[in-house]
Amino acid sequence: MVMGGADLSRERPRRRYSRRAMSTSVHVADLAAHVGEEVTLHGWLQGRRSSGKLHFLQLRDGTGVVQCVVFKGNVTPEVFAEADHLPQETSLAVRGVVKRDERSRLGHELDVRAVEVVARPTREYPLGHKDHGVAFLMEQRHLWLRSQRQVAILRVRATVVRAIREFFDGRGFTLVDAPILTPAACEGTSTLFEVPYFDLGKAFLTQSGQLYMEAAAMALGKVYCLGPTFRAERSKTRRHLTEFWMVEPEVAFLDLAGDMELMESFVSHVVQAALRAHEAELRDVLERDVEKLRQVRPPFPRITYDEAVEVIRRAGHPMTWGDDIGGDEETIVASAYDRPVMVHRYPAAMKAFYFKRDPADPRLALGCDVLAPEGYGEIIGGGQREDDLATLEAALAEHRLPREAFEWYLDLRRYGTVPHAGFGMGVERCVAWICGLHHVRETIPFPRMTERITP
RNA sequence: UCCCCAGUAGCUCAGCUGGCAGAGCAGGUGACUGUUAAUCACCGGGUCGCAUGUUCGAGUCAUGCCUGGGGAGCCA
Repeated sequence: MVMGGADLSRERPRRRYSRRAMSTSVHVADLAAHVGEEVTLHGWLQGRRSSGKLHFLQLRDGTGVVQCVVFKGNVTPEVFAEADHLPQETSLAVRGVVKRDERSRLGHELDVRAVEVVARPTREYPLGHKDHGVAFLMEQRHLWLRSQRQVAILRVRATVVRAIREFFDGRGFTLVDAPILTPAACEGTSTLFEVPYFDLGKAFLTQSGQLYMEAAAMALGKVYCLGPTFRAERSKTRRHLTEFWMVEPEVAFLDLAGDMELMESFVSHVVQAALRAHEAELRDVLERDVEKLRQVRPPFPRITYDEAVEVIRRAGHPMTWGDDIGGDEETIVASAYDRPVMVHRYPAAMKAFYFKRDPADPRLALGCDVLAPEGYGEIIGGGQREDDLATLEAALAEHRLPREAFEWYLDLRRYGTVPHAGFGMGVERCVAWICGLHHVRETIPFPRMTERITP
């Protein structure tokens, strides 16, 4: 793709430093193929240093950063003088000869012949090259995205989403989009965002597409959805957002064991795809220990909830059967392994109404969570669904859920019910883990949190 | 909803037992032909989050409020 700046500048009246018509427009990432040639780069001035007869311009174009060397003898006096006073984030077209240079981190740099200013900043750029606090960076999120680190994260995120689609599309799954406006909660109404909905009263922003995927699985067999999800919980932790993306596959005629195999091959596919595409960025920009990611291959360890409780107790952490595995407990369990651990068969009382009970022990639900290593916690939750009509009706009543809202869902058990299972994975938690980030807010371009909705 | 912490220059922070508002970076001017967060010299830059109170005197102490950060619960 030719960048917009190139086309724009072509339409402009000729400026003082007009480009030579023969100079090729290229991207920083492709410079190695143009050594010795005269080319034009379009980008933004990330930084500048001067040393008498030399100015060093760091130019970022979205594909990389290259140092452009402006030598006094190679350009007009006007260009040389202006190059010393260009503010950070000036948008530029720079023409010059690509030269190999050992002193450059890229291995080559641009020997500048002409500099054309596309636009000068009208104010001083707020983000310097020194440290900034989190609050300030979040306020400047629209500009923070330009940093090398944020660019790397967004690229990994894009690859993760592509890998998710590749995985399911390549296995006969059909993409089915779940609605975002829904009439009721999956598990009660306390955690949902409300929106007014014409004469029908209130609607809610979806908390999960799962129930709809169950309906779609009865039509198409293997389905998945991938879209935004909303939780109105006042969660203030590094693992929570109020708006996040979730992928939710659902498969007819699948039991818990099959579901767990699907989770395992899915997670390793996504991690390996991200590693293959971004190993250098993960290691050099994000300082991720890529060897830990390389280990993320099947088989993942499988332990029951009962065994997890034992592991936690042996680690000296008091816990009674029936308690949820919280953040600290997750870390204890996950740190016992070098790859994600699958914890299955939780007490039914702490799980949602739609989980199928374990026929071997009715106290247990046929659910499974995948805990990422290195303290990243739960990235997947899922399991086998209750397929028996009477049992599901009883579960609805136990959870005090409004029966009418779930009549359509009960229909799925009235007309040709089958064993089925699925799961949901949080895209941001997965990306945070792969990138080795402290907080999920960096994994989404414009995070939505309880105390922040701008920019 | 609960617990903890912070708010001082554009940014990151220091400011002791209450006594003239500070530094680094960024910005401006200049020097330097290889800088990598360049260096060096000089210059400009303040509603100390807001309000009330205590005091001869408050950035500093007290109370309330606001804004943000970290964590818990809940979850992905």
